[in-house]
Amino acid sequence: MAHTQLACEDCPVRETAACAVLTPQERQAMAAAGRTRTLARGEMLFAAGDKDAACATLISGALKVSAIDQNGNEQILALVHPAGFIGELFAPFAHHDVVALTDSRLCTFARGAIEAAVENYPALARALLRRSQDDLLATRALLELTGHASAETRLAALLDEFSRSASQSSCHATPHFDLPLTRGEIGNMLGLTIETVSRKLGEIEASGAIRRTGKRGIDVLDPALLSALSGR
Amino acid sequence: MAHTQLACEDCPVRETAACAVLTPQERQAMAAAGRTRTLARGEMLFAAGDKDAACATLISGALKVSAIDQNGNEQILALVHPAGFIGELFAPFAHHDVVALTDSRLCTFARGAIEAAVENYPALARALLRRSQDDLLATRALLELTGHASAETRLAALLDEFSRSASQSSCHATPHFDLPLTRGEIGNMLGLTIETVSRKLGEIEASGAIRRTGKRGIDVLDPALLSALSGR
DNA sequence: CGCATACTTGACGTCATTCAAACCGTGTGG
DNA sequence: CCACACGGTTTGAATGACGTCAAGTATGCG
Repeated sequence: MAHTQLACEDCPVRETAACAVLTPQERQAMAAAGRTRTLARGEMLFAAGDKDAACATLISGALKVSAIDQNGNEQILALVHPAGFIGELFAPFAHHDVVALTDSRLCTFARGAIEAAVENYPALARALLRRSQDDLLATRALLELTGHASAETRLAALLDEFSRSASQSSCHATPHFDLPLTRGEIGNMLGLTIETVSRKLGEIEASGAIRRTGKRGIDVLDPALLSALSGR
Repeated sequence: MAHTQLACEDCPVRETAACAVLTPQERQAMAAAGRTRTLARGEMLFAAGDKDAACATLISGALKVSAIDQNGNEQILALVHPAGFIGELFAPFAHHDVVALTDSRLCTFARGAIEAAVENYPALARALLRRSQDDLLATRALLELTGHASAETRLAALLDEFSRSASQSSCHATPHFDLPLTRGEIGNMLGLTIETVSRKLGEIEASGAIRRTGKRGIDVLDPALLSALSGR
């Protein structure tokens, strides 16, 4: 874990994160209140139940938001991508765990600092509202998926989503990406077991839609077929 | 469908809805821009795909937010209770259907009016942010439930939730309430079929936790047992 | 009264889970 | 360099929970 001063000028998400709506002087004030922090894969930002957990904007890497049920099973509720905002603003304590899926860099703020900023900078409140609504849509999309769809459909939809978000800049013929999740994490996210994930992944590969390279690598050979499998 | 002028003075949710944070003059301006509307059970407020769908605060009754998948199956994503806010602020078109579960009254605003108010009244933006975060937590709670739990657990959790929200004021020994949802709607919400809902409801009744009276009536005979079945 | 809608109940089939064992890549120590 | 252990993964066979199909039963409404 490392802490350093903020350097917004060369922040890769300065155009897309919530703080993009701030004026230069407002942003400077925020920068003075925040700190960058790095998390190694598996490291936790905060745990369910933590009081006044910090808030953060993700700069690079990926995080998961997860809950642990009474049997000790993890359920992944959301993934956080760069420029995403993490933190429960009005709750006195965190409802969920937030853990790094890959080595990550983020820009953290004390709860008080964020709350003051939301009061003082209306544009920030609006930006966070927008982001919160987007999170809500993403969570509902996941709910829709896990509600009725078959194991194969769920998995295909997740792969489809990953391939889109991975290849947003470059549009190769065969987009290649690495799964940021283990089989177990995929299962926890989609409501399936490790074994089912492994099996269905094999079946999707056999269908010709993808090819697996190594443990985490995925080549999308037939995007249209993958979309069809995902029910769209 | 009926439209009338707003009368905030005797609005039952004036203390709890988002507009409670407005100053009297701000509220008056909002009241001038809004209209009350009644929806009969089954009537739709707006449909997925509608452009610039109106926003609204629910005054009384109950709504469902639902999506229809490519096979025509409905999936209920959220319930809206009085004082709840409905509307997707930043999306150009609605992502989901919103339908009245019971006869309902609400207070509607054109998209432009809400967007202007969010710009002009920072307190409103913060109030909606808070509400959006609450919606997010509720949706994640449902996701958690449908992810791993058995049919019986899901159903017990839903009944438990209904019994809590129904008896918040009066604390009877045997709280009685009416299900606002049909069997099919319960199934669509929990990712189960009508038949499974019916069967498991019978089993929960046989366990002694509840008694069914008529089609929709529920008596909670043993709240502790019901909580235990719901996994908490 | 007759029809429609919602609910219940039973028999059967299917898909995902469970349990179990083998497999693979990687790092560690002899 | 090899042996070995370990975490993540794959594969197989058996079980079981929920879905599907099909009848049959209330309840309400014109």
